[in-house]
Amino acid sequence: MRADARKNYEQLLATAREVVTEQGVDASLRDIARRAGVGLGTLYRHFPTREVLLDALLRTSFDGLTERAAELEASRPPDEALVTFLRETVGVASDFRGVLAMMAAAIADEASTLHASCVTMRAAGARLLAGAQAAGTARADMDGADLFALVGALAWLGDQSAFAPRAERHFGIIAGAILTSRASPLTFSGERTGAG
Amino acid sequence: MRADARKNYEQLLATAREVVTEQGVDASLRDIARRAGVGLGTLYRHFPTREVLLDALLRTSFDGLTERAAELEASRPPDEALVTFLRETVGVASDFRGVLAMMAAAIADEASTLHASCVTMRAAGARLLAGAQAAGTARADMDGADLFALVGALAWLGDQSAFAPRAERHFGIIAGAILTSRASPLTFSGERTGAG
DNA sequence: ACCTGAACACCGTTCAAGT
DNA sequence: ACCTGAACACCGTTCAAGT
Repeated sequence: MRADARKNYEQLLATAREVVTEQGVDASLRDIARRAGVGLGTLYRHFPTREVLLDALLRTSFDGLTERAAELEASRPPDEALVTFLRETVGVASDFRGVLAMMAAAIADEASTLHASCVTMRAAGARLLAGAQAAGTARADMDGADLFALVGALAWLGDQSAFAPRAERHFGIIAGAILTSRASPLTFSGERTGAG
Repeated sequence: MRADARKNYEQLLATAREVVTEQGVDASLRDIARRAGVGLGTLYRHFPTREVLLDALLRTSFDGLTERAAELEASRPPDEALVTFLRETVGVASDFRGVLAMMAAAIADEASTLHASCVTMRAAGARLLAGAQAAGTARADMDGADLFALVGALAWLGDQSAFAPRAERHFGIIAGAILTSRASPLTFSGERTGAG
């Protein structure tokens, strides 16, 4: 890539991160190009679709989550690893309002640029879920796709300002529905009630 | 209202119901006016904001839900009444893609035209929830606002075509999180396992 | 009283013209 | 190779002009 092209690419990515953080995944591409100080055509040259741009923004975060899943699997009890991964995934999603709706569309569309990231995320979750299921601490009648959907639901709740103040409660309710234990997943740091 | 005005109003409402059912709450107002065969200004005269139009579309459904809540309360065990109400509320919401995001915004905004409908729906749910809580079959640490949020989450899941095929599963998972019984809320018709 | 559609300021997307 | 911005077909919203 030519030096000027690379500079534009990076400037666009940095600006897009700002704007999408502020306005969500439906942010105006014109606005991003404007604030990056490049022509609109330049944005389209580097990022031919909105998915490509989003994918560039998300890739680092999602690679990080996959590593994190491996760490958690090695270092924590299966149920705690699962819930912690779930919480951190929702946290990453909350950086870009509306991103899970885009990912939900991409996971059923192999042609989408975001497809790979979706599959990776789902696989990491599925692995931790299977671990907890093997240990008998997660419901047996769920799979990675269900987990993915529940991440979407939690991200949606966090996106609505009326619900965001209760995000932690709602996380507890839904995480609790995944685990077979009646222990609150909010109290994972220290005292733990026995699984039933 | 003048006869021609009334005719336009009703034509707009009927067309809006069609278009919003097809395209969701962000449907083009221009398209609605066009398909209704009236000028765009006429749409704005009768429905000065998108909320006013949505409210007109939803009012009947929500009035019906409130009556339904009273019926269920009188005729079913509290937990079953709650879950059935939940299911039917999600069903109504699923007629208009994205409507719960709009209602989530409206419930925190007393100036919104949709505010009253939101409060009504939340109150009906809260009443059924309180009944189930009094009977010991719903978690005590939830309120109407949580229920409202969970309806939103379920509606969002139903709006995503990738998740919609599992809507019934996800309903079961979340409804199960509300109830204190471990019985599946999917098997309410007939055999019921005892509440724990 | 009510209706209409042009006008304005935005979008996403494409592409001819420039360097 | 790469960049630019005009051009096109859309929006939501307002409002002067008509009946």
